[in-house]
Amino acid sequence: MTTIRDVAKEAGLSTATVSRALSSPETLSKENLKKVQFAIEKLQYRPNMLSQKFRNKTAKSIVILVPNIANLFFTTVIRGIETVAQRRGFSVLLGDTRDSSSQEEEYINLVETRQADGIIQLRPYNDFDSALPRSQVLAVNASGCENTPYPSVRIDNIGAAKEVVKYLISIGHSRIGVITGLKTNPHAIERLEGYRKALSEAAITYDPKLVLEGDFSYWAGLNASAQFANMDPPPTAIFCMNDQMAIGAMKGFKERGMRIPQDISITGFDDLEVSRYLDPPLTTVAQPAEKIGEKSAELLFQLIDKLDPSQTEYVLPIEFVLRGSTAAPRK
Amino acid sequence: MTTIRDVAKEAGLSTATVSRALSSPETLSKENLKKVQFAIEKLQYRPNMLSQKFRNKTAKSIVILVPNIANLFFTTVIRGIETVAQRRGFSVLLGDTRDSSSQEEEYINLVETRQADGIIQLRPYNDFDSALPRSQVLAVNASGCENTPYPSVRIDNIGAAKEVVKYLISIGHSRIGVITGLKTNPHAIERLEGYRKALSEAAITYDPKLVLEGDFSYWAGLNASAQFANMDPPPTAIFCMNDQMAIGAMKGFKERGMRIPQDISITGFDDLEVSRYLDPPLTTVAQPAEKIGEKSAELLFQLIDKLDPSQTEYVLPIEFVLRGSTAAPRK
DNA sequence: CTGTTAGCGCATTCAC
DNA sequence: GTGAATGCGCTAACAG
Repeated sequence: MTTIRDVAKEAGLSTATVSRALSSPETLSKENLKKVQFAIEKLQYRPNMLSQKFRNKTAKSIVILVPNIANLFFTTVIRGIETVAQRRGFSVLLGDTRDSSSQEEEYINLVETRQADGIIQLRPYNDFDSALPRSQVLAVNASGCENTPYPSVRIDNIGAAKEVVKYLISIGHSRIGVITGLKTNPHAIERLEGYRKALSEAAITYDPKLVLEGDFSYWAGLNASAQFANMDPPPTAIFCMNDQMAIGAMKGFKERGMRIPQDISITGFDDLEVSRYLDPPLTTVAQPAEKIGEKSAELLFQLIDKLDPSQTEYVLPIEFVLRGSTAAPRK
Repeated sequence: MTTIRDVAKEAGLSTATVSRALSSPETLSKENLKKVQFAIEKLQYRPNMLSQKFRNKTAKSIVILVPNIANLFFTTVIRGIETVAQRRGFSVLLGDTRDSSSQEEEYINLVETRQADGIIQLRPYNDFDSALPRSQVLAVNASGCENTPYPSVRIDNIGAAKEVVKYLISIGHSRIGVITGLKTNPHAIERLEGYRKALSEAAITYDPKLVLEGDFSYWAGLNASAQFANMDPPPTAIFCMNDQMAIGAMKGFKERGMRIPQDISITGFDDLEVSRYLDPPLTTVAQPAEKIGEKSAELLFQLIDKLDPSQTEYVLPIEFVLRGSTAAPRK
């Protein structure tokens, strides 16, 4: 392995000079800089970054904690993070936790043992959480909820849900079903709050029978659709708390011979790439996934740079995407 | 920062003993091991892995080179890789190249500067390729094609395509359209070869007019479907070289009032998660994505361990998934 | 079984 | 502008 010492010898200079040639070439005489460059070229020298990181006490890398890498929303956030990290010369370590807290622990460990300089967590914080925040671990939460006790970037889940439901009300719906996430899921809780607020502002009574618990999976949507279809009368619109469940629900209603949107309107949440390809295309809420990633990375780098961020909570705007899965109810 | 020296002092032992307590505790006397553990606990000591890596000359991490992280096939492969890496105590560095060769170069650089011990490349090798193989860079190719000049894990693209087309022929189709990838794409080339072989074995003449060039995108499928629909007579079945294009084609045919599979059969390739949810569900080829990931990671670790692998090319079995998008042609 | 010693490759003092 | 010397935190001889 060729080291900085070999280069120094080849160039007839000291290792200090070679080191400087790499980190601050402007402090060298033109003459010696040339010599160093020549020697590096000749010996095909590549600095040992492991040594550099050790010496500089920085891993130049960050960890992304993601519950499930096989999820297009998350990968889009990751893209945003990576763009910013790369610009900063940082590597991105992937931490697919598969919703396991022990796995999460393992990855947080990377920061505690200095293999990474900070962490971005892609799941909502909840009150029983012991993973983060943690002293000595620089962390940012991305796409979480309100009241996250460490720096965060997210959308306004309550407002977004409210907007969707208000739209359904505005085109004439009043019996509006909901398929939620797990009752304890912070996103589900916030989106349900938005639903209730929209109803309340329109003076529509909240009917708990119209609220079915799901788990953000396709099957939950399918299953809930069967229950809704059997109600008498069935709701005229369904607000699904993510696109995945909306897809399942659409499938379920269609199997029962109900037409979308003529017989029942469906809305989702996330705007997955496939959602525009469904039959009919899905009305949904688009989260600025890539922007969330970029912003959270920028925030993390402020922490890493010890630049005490002026703002530690960013709420990014969503976009209501009107497509063919919603229409006025039949009279 | 608390170091191994602090622990040694606290325990009244040498740093070497502390080091051994961490790496090979069985060589210590019970007594001293206890002392060390106590001191570690008391001081909340965490070893500096940056130092350890430097000293041991190993980054304990591998890079995944992926053309597009927002692609479910790739993320599934990545899951497989991560499972194995984690078992080995390695971290996974994400290299989303966005199909840019200069980006790819950057990530390969991580190995050359010893920030990573090896690399897994998730795209087919082609003959003009300068990225890999490269001396001193341990690399494995995953989900590529035949004749990759370095260790690889893949499926039999020719055989898989042939199987699909043979099936279509077996249920009575003979005018079978194809939507390919870009002409220069190695996967597209191999799958087309499979298509031709199937025709040839059934003594059906190859008609180049039935082969439309796509680029693996939804739009390519949509566009090709328009051209097929205008042919006189149109083909009775379409072999799409990936699911994404099949989804686009289905949409296009349906918009023109053609029913699937009554008027036209459609097949895909990949078996994306959504493919089973389409209307009708898509007949396709399932690649063992997670297995491809696991196998390629295992192969890379053999290289890293200098265990000269007995086998450097693995061809994994695919699964033909028969769903509702195919049927016999109308008489 | 344990301690002493040396050094991994690099960046940073501090003289000159 | 440059070089000599030092040490980051850890592990691996080697000797005892």
